[in-house]
Amino acid sequence: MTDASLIVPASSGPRPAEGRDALLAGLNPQQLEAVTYRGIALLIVAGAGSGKTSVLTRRIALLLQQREAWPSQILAITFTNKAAGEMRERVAGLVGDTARGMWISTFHSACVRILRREADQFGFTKSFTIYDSGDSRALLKRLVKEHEADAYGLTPGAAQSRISKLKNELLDAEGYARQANMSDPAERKFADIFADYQRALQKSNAFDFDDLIAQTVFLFRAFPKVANVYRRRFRHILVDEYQDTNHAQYSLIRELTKPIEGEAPEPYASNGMMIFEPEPEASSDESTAGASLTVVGDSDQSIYAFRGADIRNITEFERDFPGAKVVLLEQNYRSTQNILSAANSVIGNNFDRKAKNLWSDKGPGEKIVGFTGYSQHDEAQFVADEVEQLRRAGVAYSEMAVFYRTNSQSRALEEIFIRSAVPYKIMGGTKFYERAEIKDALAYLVAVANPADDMAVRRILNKPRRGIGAVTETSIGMYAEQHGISFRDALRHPGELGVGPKLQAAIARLDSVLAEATEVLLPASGELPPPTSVAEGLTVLLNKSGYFDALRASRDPQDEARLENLDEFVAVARDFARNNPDGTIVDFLTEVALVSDADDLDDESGVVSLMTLHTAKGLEYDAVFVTGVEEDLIPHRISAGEPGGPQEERRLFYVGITRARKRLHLSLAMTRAQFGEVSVAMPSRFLQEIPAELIDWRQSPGDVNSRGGMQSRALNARRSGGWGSGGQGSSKGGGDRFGVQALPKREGLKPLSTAMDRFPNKVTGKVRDNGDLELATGDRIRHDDFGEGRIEAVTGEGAKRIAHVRFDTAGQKKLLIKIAPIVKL
DNA sequence: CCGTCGACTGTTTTT
DNA sequence: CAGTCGACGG
Repeated sequence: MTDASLIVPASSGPRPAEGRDALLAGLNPQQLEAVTYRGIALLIVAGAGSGKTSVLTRRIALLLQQREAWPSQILAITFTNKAAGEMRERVAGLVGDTARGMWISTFHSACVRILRREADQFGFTKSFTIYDSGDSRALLKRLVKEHEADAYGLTPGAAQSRISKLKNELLDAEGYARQANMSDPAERKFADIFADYQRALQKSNAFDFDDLIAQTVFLFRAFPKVANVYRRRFRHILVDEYQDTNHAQYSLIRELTKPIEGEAPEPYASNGMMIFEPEPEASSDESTAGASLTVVGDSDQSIYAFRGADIRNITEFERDFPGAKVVLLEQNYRSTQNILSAANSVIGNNFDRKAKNLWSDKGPGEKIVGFTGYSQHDEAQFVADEVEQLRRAGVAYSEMAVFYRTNSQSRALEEIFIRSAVPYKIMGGTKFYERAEIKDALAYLVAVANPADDMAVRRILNKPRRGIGAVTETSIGMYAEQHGISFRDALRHPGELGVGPKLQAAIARLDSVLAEATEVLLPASGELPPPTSVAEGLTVLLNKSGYFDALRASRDPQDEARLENLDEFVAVARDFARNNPDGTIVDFLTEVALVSDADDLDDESGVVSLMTLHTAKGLEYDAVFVTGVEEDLIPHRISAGEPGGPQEERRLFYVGITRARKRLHLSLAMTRAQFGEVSVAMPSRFLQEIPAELIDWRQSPGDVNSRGGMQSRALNARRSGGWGSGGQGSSKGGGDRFGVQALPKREGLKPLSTAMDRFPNKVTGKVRDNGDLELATGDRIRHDDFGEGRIEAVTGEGAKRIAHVRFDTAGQKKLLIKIAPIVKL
């Protein structure tokens, strides 16, 4: 938050020499070199689990501790805010308070800081809004409609992704128009929309996600003086996860590491804000050289090409930065050899990679466990059972994680976990800040903080319902345009809009609520409001606008949840005040705009983590379950056609495998229901890339289909119901791998795999309710799927009472009494 | 202007 | 299958 220009390395700290030894203790030779090498550019190729975070933090700590750099001269870029927080903590742990004043943040946060400082230089104000992808889509939707571009097959989504790609390549609207084929009407439409989109952003004093990076680069290029201020300030730049940087991010780093030409330092540049401070031993030749750059990455873990990450940034690093030093970290300190061997042989199938061989001295460890379920529910039950077994063997829930390729796969897992009373937490999924009510609340705040933001004002115009519809919205917009004022300001003149008296009153009321909140959040007196004002202002807005009342009056059961979410949001604002004593509403909005899923996974001890493979990057667990290891899922169907797609999918799988410390489970299902239809799934090609002797199949794909038995009734019905006789499911010559003939009773099948197709497909909806069925130790029950069993214990309270049951054939299970399909015998 | 109904349409990963 | 979108009638 602050420049910390007054913070001086603690003089009472350890003596440099002994501190140095402590910092370097326990490093292997390569790590040692990565920490101590000094030069203009350093690439640390860090295989999975090779201790790169440790290397990076020690490198920073050493710079500080040896007085080679002041905290404020260090810029460290991480992939997520969480990683940034962790790194800051670890550096602080090594060198104490000295760590304050460093910039450790994501690309996006760092750019926001720069842009806010420099906003006035190029037509924005410090309180600009950050549009998330939902906001951009909404804006584009309006523009596409205005341009009637859907006739050219241009959807808002398509336009959005094209614009995003262009921005990641640093092409702006004019640049695009210049090189586009303007004789193609569709192209021209798109170019117009792009230009309008950009104009609308500017008018609203807003940046979208991609702008944050691209505009910073443009700023540096257009104003070398501004760039020089930051070049002079940041003498040591470190970038984590370099393999996932895109072209814009790469260019930003290039800009920042350029040498400073001519021109004396201007300590008070940039609107009088002190941007850098005198160097400890200011030597003038040093101050003109480019900053030293350290990047850490692993091209085998590049999984964001779809979002513009350019793997060449890392593969061509040595060419980009001549004289760069490369250090390879190949010893893995995380996983057992079996897990590593599997990972190595999988990733070895990617052809254009630099060979690298991770090794471990932890010994072979457990074999990888494989399981093939009949359905996704069957698979989920396997995961839940296995989790319980590990728990009983002493593995903490928080040390277990379940990964999947797509978010939608979490449903089946979630459902089974609830039934089995396995505590879990889903990282990601529908994000808190994407919920409509939260976005509404945010729009209210934005309308106050950045009144130029038309989108925000339009959003809240009729929320809650106050009778202001499309027609009135247009009138207001027209009035604003005619008078050259913002949409927000147009609300101040309800009488002149040519709308009825009822509407005038409604508009006036909204205007006065906004005005009142403005007085709380940004007092006209100009005095700095207390940080608690954010929560206060929010409460004012939600109460006086009638938003809360409308939700309370509603009889839609979902609205109760919305109220709770808003309460939580107010609590977030209060927390913010506590954690950021100098925080303003703009700071609050920034923080909210830039938090991601991966950020709030504060290792809530005691629960199993569920997440996508992408979210899993950078994390590690004792036990890992990679689920849905099927063709069309991983590798995902959509990636098949894209160049480099399958290879990226392989890397994704590799990332999943290498998260595991001690135990790895790979599972799949033979049938999977998607969009209400059951389809046949094939084992992923990646499974065959793992040496067979490393996997202990509890139930292999072969077991499942060669027995011919047990296929889902739904599937069967579908087949006989004229699905076409086409060659589905027989690609490997096995003809009827799913047995067309007579179907089998379920005797002889393992209890686990019985009748999973009878599980409801919905998490919500038809939840069984046993009311307050009383069960006591010793009671016998019958479960729809597991058969008969004996209650061994009952724990928990009320709706969360859990029965611990030993089934006669299915073994030990925990069941949530309220919803388990059980009857007392 | 609001609410409902029916049709439609996506369905990969995210700062 | 779900969630969104557009059309329509009150």
